[in-house]
Amino acid sequence: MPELPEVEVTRLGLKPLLNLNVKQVVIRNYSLRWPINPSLPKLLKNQTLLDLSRRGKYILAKFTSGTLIIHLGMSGRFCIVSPSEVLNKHDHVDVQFKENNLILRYRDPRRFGSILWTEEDPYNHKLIKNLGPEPLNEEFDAKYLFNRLKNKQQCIKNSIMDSHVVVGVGNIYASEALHYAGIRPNRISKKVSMKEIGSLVKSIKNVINEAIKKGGSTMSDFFDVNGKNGYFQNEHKVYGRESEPCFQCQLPIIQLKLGQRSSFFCKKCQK
DNA sequence: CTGTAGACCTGGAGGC
DNA sequence: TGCCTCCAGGTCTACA
Repeated sequence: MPELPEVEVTRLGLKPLLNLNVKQVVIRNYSLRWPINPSLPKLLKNQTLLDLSRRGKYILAKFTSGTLIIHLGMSGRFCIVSPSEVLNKHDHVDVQFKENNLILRYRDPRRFGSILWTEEDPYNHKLIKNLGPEPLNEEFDAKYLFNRLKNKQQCIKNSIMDSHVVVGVGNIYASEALHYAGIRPNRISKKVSMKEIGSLVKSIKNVINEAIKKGGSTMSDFFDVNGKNGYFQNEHKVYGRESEPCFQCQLPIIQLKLGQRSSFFCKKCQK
């Protein structure tokens, strides 16, 4: 489900919970990508939610004595609900707050997501510390990406989806950014010119910024914490549009598999 | 070191 | 209806 824009939309939606205190935590299923710490209900009780930040596709929820490192995987989502809300089969975790009795509810049918507790600096956590730069930061520029890719034999789409190269670019936005930049997804990374890399960096920043503004992409099951869907799927130029006409040149969009993932491009507009 | 297939899961869509 | 196959927003781990 979620690439960087969807995670950011989720994070922003959780902000009303800042500075509230945890009344109780209920865990119905501990087996996510990694098992949830069995002591989490005890650990979180009475703690205050002090900060919500994001690193790549991870949400970092800082509490009084530690941090939850949260990843939504493919199908994870949060919603803020009242105690009377009917439970879904895949509602695995509830965090209820004292001040308003509202529940932060985590649902994840495929359970590829994770909710990890750490009392150390989360930026030193093994899942976080080796991540590449944020795509919206200045340090992610043409020079950086060109240097990073100049010896890479793998195709450009797989390279920009590698979180050690740059975080947050998933399968949708990789295809979209490459289309805007006019680069075919199966080009060998080291053969992409400096000029093209410059255009790609701009495209990645633009597509991610625009997607955040539109509330993310709702393919089937992404909704923000209030249950509202995103609109960016309506702006997709190539993703999911196999054999439909390219908006630029009318030729049918081509689909191919790269690294076991579907990729979409226009053979006329992308070289 | 680099690159790729497999693994982890459930549910929805489409074919028969 | 039911059963089967394929596909889906991610990414760690093992292996060549």
